[in-house]
Amino acid sequence: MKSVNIKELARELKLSISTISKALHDSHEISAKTKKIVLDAAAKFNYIPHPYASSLRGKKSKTIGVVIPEVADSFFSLAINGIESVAKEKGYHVLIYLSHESFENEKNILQQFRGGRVDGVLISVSRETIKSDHINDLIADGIPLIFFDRVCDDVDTAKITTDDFESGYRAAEHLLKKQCRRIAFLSISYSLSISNKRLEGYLQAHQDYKIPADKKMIVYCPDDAKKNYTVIKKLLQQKNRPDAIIASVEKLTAPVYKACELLKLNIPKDIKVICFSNLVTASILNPSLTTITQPAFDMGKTAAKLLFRKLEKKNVSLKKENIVIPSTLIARSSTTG
Amino acid sequence: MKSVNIKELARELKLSISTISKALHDSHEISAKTKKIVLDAAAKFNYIPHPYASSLRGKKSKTIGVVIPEVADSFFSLAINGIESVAKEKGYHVLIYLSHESFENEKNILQQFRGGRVDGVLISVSRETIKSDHINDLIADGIPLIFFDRVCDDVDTAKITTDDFESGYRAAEHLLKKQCRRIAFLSISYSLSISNKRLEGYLQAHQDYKIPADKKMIVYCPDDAKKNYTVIKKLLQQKNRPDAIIASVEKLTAPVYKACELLKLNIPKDIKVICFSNLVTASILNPSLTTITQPAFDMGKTAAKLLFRKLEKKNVSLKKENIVIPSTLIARSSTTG
DNA sequence: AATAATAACGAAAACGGTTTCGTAAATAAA
DNA sequence: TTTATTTACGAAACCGTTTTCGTTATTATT
Repeated sequence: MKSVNIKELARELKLSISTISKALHDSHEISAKTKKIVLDAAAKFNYIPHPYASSLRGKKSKTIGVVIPEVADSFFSLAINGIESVAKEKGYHVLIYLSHESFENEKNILQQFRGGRVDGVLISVSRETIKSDHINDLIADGIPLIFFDRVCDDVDTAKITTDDFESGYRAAEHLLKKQCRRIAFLSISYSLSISNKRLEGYLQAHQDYKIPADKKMIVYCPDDAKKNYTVIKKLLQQKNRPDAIIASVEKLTAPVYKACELLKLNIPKDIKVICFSNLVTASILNPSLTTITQPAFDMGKTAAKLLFRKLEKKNVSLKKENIVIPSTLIARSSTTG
Repeated sequence: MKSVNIKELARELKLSISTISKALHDSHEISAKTKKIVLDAAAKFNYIPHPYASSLRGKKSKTIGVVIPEVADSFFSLAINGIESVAKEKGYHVLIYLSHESFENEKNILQQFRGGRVDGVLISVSRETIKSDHINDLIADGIPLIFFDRVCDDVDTAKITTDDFESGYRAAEHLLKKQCRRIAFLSISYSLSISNKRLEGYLQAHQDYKIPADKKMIVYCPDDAKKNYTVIKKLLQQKNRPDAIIASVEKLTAPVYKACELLKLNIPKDIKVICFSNLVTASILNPSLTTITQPAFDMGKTAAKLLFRKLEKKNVSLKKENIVIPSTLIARSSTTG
């Protein structure tokens, strides 16, 4: 049956609109008898309050915005799962936006948020994001915003990250201990927090193990599968080719494996491989893949929980919140032997 | 700078609210000079119309709802990409909801939509969905709804699917031609449209090739990774174990490979495997995986395009729309030899 | 019995826009 | 010149709620 609005419900019951509204909100101003009448009728006539009318009046949208670079990626889809689990519990709705790794897109999306469409924002910034004015503007408008995974260090708000430096360190250490001496590091950005921290860990490990790090081993991979394939092929064809690869994001796994296959490089005999990845198929790859696995679901969940704590209590401050959830290195065949 | 609302903008310019609104909508009632003044001031003071105020008045939310069983799945995340690409172009916003394969969840989500939160809905139903009253109720409320991939046959609205019957047929045929005689079919539901059509294709192929299909080869897999692993293990341990497996969804790939590994069954020598899957890692699995690859992005995009056509023109009917986009079988090592 | 307090409801304002309608001034038609 | 039309704007209604405030009828207090 067609659902009804409050005015029609009021007319039906010969009560005022305000009485209906109050009864439905269990106001003490309304008698128990009237409340029952209203509740029953609301169910019978399938009354569903118009969410935007309530939002307009109440200045709350019960909606959060989630901005991520892409969705076809295990990390982000698991993070969405974590976010959704909390949102559902709290009765919030989730608007999802993809920046497609473009700063311009990201800026436009955040600009939209300034109109009141969302009560709060969870964001993992694009690889192009260097400036953070668009983010600060939003925060200045009073919209709580929390970073997860990919953060802007210069923005003073809560950040949920994983231990990127340590992960980069552990990845390099793992390979150095296996006598790798020319470890390539595949980065996706010169500016991105996660890329840089993972790289710093990689460099620190080299320093601690007194192995010089060759700058030629640090290569940038664009946001294009084919180009990445070419870049990686070129890397592996040079005379002093690497004896190991650390891929800093999941997307690079396939091109690395493909390039090795093409060049008849055996993993792990000729070259060892570690990827930052949440792929469920990591363990059934050929060979099975050593990964740094991030706590994707937990990061999403934690970020969402913190956001809702802020939304529920005005006096919560996000300024100094900085939660780090560790990743784990799972050693498999791609670095064994 | 803090963004401003229309009232403040009007006060600032000493113009009426209606003049501002009309100027911003390029109404012919407003002179060019005034329009310029308003446009400039709107930019200067960073005026962003409150989306819910406009929605309330205009009876349009510029938002669509997308309901899927899960997001951590290549098919659905690619479909979201397709949907988002169109939504972005049309200036629409996308609310995403996960049913987690639960009918109860799905019902609650759709019930919420009846209040006016979204202008239209794209849905891929849960594996539990048998009844479709919740969907018909929503449509009866005037909310356009389009199915993609997983449909309810008895609901009279547009459906974007892939050629499930033919895909099931081709998968079975591919294996039958390789002399497989006991082909297991892993299903995730007795009621789901995609499962049944794929199964029917599988059965038809057996009939056409005059190979009897053993009912014991058709096994149900629940929505739980560990249980699936157990089910598959048991399947492979029975005395007349299958010599091939068709997994009807991506999620079953890992448990199949793991079970084979545990039981020392060589793929493809001892057992051949085909999965319905959009995994980018299919080609680098051990061994590389023969897949039925669905046009996930296109399906999402097509569904979204059709929905927007309906939203833009009232006289479009969704009743008889039935678009089928074919899948492709990509033969790889898991069925070779 | 007169007054104060309380209970239970309705009228109306408010949220921030869009749109209909009315109106004064400027221009066109007679 | 008088009337009709057009131009350019403002007032107010409206979208569907929530909430403040006022009002009556009832109950409690003195």
